[in-house]
Amino acid sequence: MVSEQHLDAVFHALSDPTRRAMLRALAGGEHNIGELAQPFDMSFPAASKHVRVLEQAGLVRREVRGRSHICRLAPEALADASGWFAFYEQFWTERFDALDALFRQSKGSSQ
Amino acid sequence: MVSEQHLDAVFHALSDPTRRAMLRALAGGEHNIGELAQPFDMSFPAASKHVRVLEQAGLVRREVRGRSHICRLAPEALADASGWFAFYEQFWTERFDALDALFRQSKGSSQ
DNA sequence: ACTCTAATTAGAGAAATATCTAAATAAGGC
DNA sequence: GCCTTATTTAGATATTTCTCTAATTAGAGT
Repeated sequence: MVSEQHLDAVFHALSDPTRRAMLRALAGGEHNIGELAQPFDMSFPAASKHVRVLEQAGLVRREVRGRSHICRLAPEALADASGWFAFYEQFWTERFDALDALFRQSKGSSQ
Repeated sequence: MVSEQHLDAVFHALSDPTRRAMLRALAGGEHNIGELAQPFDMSFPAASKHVRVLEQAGLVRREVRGRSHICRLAPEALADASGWFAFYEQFWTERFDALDALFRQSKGSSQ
């Protein structure tokens, strides 16, 4: 299920540059909250809340290991958001005209 | 140029279900503000402001024709947002393992 | 000019967001 | 037990967002 609410949360999470940078960091491997926070010129609690937003959107998973909270990229949520664009790809693909023809031909357009 | 600020605006615009529904309506062809607003149980000014958010994110273009403001999908901004995911596709593609091997091999990872 | 329609602007309020500092929790090491 | 490290929670504030109603602008038709 890719509920509207889930898309709300994922796109909202992605709308902040700090959070996108954190995802990029996690693409390189797991990090704890301190490591994720370190590059940013903001308080630790502020950064920690950004991580929570990512987690609640399903973009990041957290494993509590002792006193360290280790975060990993959760690509399914990213795939959901990416998948949302599939329907619109017809509008910027070179194959647009061909697809458009097929689209109109088949009449029953589903989304 | 796909500036961070532009991504902020686009993802924020996409984080609202009313706005996503408006884009879907525009995928079917041009509409004026009244037509875009009609399906939603909210005041006309509220809907009009959603259209403005889409416009300012570059997702929609407006042509003022007499007293009617005609909106069309502006797919470039959608393509920008969609393109942001390209880097992360390695994490949910079947080809992940193969790509991962290449990735580590080439050592100099960019982004 | 008057009136209808399409849309924006103004002004206001509620809710959510992003940030801070200070305090609390929790685990590890001595 | 005490200190240090990792993180959250609490409480406060400024900003932004979403929504409303009422008023305004602007164009079309008569």
